Amino acid sequence: MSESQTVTIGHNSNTGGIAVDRLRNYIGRIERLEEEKKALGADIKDIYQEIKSTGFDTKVVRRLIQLRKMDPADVEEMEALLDTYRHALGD
Amino acid sequence: MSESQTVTIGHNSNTGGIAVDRLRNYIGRIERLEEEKKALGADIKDIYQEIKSTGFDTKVVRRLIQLRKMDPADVEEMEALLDTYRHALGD
Amino acid sequence: MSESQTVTIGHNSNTGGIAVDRLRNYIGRIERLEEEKKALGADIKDIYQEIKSTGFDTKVVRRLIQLRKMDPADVEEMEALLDTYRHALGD
Amino acid sequence: MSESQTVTIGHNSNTGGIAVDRLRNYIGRIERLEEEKKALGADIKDIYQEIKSTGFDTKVVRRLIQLRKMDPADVEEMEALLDTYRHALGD
DNA sequence: ACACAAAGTTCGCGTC
DNA sequence: GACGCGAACTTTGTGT
Repeated sequence: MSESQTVTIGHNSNTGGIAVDRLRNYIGRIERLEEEKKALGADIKDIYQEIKSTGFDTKVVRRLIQLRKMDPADVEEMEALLDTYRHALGD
Repeated sequence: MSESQTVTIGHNSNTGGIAVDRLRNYIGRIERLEEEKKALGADIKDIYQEIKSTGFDTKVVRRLIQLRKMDPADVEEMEALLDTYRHALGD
Repeated sequence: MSESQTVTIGHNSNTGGIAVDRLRNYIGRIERLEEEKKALGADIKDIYQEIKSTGFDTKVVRRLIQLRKMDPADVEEMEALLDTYRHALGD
Repeated sequence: MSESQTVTIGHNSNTGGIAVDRLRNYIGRIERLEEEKKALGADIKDIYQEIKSTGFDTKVVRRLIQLRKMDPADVEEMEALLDTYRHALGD
């Protein structure tokens, strides 16, 4: 109420010419989303711990997941190029 | 089937001595969580766009949110120290 | 010098249609630059350790340095805006 | 030594109980080192641009350089593991 | 294991 | 409209 009223006055509301309610709304939403995001990050981390304790190499698993996100053709090409360069350099 | 059988053999399953099902399970969970995380990131980005189009300075809003995450006492102390240093340096 | 010589020798100058010498040159330069960069990073870190042991708050010093990089007018504006938003929100 | 002396000497040596000169010294050194570091970063970026314009794939070159930093045995092991996992998963 | 620092990747912006 | 530039976010590595 009070918000939408004041908004119509200018394009902003009250305190110091700031659309406070709107800002507060934005911030609240962002903070909530960030919390959820953080929680997901923690979950992922937990799974990696579990992976590690199962004896898998987490670094390799991370790369594996990365590769799965990419177009297989691109992966193929990248790896071929890498081999080419390495052999060319003698590495 | 074949997987759970082989699992019981050692602590790993079949292909090349790898607990494939377990790995597959981990990866699936991670990929799903990462997707959700990504979606939240997109939501947050959208809100910042809205914030910007409302005339707020997103950079400042980001800092504001950062500060709100911190203990007010710590914020106070940090800012006081910063002022002290700045004045001492003549900045 | 030594590199351009190897081009004429020939066993590695053009493996699989790749300008190997050129690539080798690029890589060598990059690796060297990265080493120098890393060394500078270590130096900086050392100074921060010293700062810490002198009793300064390194986090605050970092922010101070950040602020010094910015245009003073922008800093001023940012801080003014931040205050405005904070007061508006009651923070 | 010299520092605690300067505290008593001068006009800016000890503002508000702060070892200003010392702080100023630290900051100056850090800022200078950071500039050099930044310059190196720019140099590296230039080389990558050159690499790109020569027709090499910069992403692959970056990875190549990364691999060269690692112990060859570790690289070997990582790649072997990656293959194992991929085949196990059918990827 | 946590926090800090570095690197890589992505996105928005100004330019041409 | 694309391209390069710069900043921001994310992720990876490291030292405590």
